Amino acid sequence: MPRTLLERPDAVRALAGVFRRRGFESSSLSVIQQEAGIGRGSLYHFFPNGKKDMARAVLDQVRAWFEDEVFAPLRAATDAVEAVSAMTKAVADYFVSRENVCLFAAMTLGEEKETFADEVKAYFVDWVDALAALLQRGGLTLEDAHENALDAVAGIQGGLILTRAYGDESTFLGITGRVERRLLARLS
Amino acid sequence: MPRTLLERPDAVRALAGVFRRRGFESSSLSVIQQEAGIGRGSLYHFFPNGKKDMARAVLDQVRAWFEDEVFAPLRAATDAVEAVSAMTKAVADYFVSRENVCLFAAMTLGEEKETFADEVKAYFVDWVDALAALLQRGGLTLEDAHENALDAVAGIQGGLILTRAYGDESTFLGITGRVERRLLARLS
DNA sequence: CAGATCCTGTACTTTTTGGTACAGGTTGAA
DNA sequence: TTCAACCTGTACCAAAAAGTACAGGATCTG
Repeated sequence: MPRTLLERPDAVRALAGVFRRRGFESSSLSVIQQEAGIGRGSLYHFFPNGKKDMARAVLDQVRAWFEDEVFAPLRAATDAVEAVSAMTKAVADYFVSRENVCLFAAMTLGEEKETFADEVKAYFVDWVDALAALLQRGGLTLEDAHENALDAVAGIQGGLILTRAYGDESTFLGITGRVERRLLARLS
Repeated sequence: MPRTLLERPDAVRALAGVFRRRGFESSSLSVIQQEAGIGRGSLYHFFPNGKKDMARAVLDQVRAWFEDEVFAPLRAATDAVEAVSAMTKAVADYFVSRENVCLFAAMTLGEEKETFADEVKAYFVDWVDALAALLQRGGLTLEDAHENALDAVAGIQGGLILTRAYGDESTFLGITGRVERRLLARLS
C-alpha cells in the first residue's frame, strides 16, 4: 500500500484548511478525506477519537502559533508602540493567508460550543490580557488598558466577519489599520 | 390529528431560536422537530425545500427586523446624535435577548456560505451605508463617515464573539457602549 | 352543514454519516 | 535481513441524516 510520509503536523495543517473553508460541523469524514487528501485509515490513526480529536489538534496548533508569534512577543515587549505595530502586522498577515477565518471565533457557534468553551475563552483572555498589560506598561490605567485591548480584539474579529461578507480583503486590512492607529494614539 | 394553530411567522421565530442555539449546520430535522416543537409534516409544509428554505425564511425575518428598527430609522433621522444612541440601544437589546448571536455573521462561515452570500453582503452593506450616510449628515466627510461606520459595525460583531467566548454579556454591553461613545465623539 | 383548504403526525425510503476492522505495504533499527 | 512499529486503503457497519407520501383531523367559507 502507498505511503505518503505524512506527518501529524501536516495532517493538522490540512485539516485546518478544510475546517476554515467548510466549517467544522459540515466537514464530513468523506469531505475531509477528499479535500485534505488523507484517507480514513490515516485519519483514525492520527486522531483515534474522530472529529473531536481533529478539532482539538487544530485548535492547539493555532493556539501555539498565536502563543509564539503574538502573545509572547506582546508580553516580552518593552517598546509598546513597536509591539502594537508588530501585533497588528502579524495578525493581519495570518488571517489574510488563512481565508479570513478565526477558528476560535468559529468555535463560539454551533454544536461543539460547550466542548471547547474553555480553550476558546483562554485564547481570547490571553490575547486581551497580554495586550492590556502592554498598554498599561505604555502608560494607560488598568481599566483603560483593558477596555482598549478588548475593543482592539473585537475590532479585528469583527473585521474578519465584514471582510468575509464583503468578499474582499481590503476591508479587513482597513479595519485592522485603524485599530492599530487608535491603539497608537492612546500611547501618547 | 392535533392542531396547534401554528402560523408561519411563529415557526420561523422558533427556527431562529434553534439556529442561534445550535448553529445552522448542526440543527438536524429531528433536533428542530424536538426543540422548536414543530413536526416533520409541518416543517415540510411551510418549507418545501427543507433546511435551505428554513434558513432563508429566518434570514428574511431578521433582515426585516433590522430594516424596520435599525436601517430605516438611521436613514430617516435628522438628529445624528440621537440616532446613533437609538441604534446602539436597539442593537444591544436585540442581540442580548437573542443569545448574542448574529445569524448573518454566522452565515459567513460553513457550508452554505456561498448560497446566502448575496443576502449576507446586502445586510452588512445596508447597515454600514445607512450609518455612514447619517454620520455624513452629522458633519463627517464621505470617507471618514464610511470608515467610522465600518469600524462601529465591526466592533459590535466582534463584541458578540468576545461575549460568547467570555460567557458573560457585560463584555458585549461594554464594547457597544464604547462604540457608541466613539461615534458620538466624532459628531463634534 | 358541506366541501375545500390547510395543517400535522406517522411511517417509510434512501443517502450519508461517523466509526471499526483489518490486511498488507513501508520504514527504520538492530 | 529480519522484525516490530507504523501508516494507509478498502470494505464494512449501525445509526442518523434528509426527504417523501399520505391519511385524516381541524378550520374556514359560504
